[in-house]
Amino acid sequence: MDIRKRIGLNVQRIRRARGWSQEQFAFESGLHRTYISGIERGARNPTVTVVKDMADALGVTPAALLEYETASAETAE
Amino acid sequence: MDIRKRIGLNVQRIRRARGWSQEQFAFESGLHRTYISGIERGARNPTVTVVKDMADALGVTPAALLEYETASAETAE
DNA sequence: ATGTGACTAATAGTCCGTT
DNA sequence: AAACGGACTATTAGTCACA
Repeated sequence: MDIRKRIGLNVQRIRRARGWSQEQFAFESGLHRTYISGIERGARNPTVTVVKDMADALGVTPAALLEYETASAETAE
Repeated sequence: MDIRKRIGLNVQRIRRARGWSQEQFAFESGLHRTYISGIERGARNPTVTVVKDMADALGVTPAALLEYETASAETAE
């Protein structure tokens, strides 16, 4: 599991738990809508300041976005 | 506490716990010596893949490098 | 409401040094 | 052993038009 994909999954899971669309989350985090899209798909390799911005908007710690307990499947590493 | 400084402190603490110099750590992680220096000083804004590389070399999770429990002082946020 | 390719400005990351 | 600087290339940040 690539760390970019892991972050993408974590962001998407928490964003959906907030009931937000990517556009709403983009507004909350101050990032661009298409950039969020790229992150959730694991297509981007964000810097830690971007991780911090997203974590702040989602109300979680930056570390939480890097963790691997998606509760569900985490077979491959 | 800026997230870059937090990472720098975490990296430095764990690296020293391993008994490694910056040069040794640079070799182990495959990153450049001067770059490690900049990261530990909080002067750099690494990408998540670099965080992963450092975490792997140090034998910790990437999330561990972003956490704020340095056990000691963590007054300012 | 989201995925994607392409694009420019900024900066990540390397390599040469000196202190 | 480590901080720091300058210059350099590769890659990211951030945005857009469009599917």
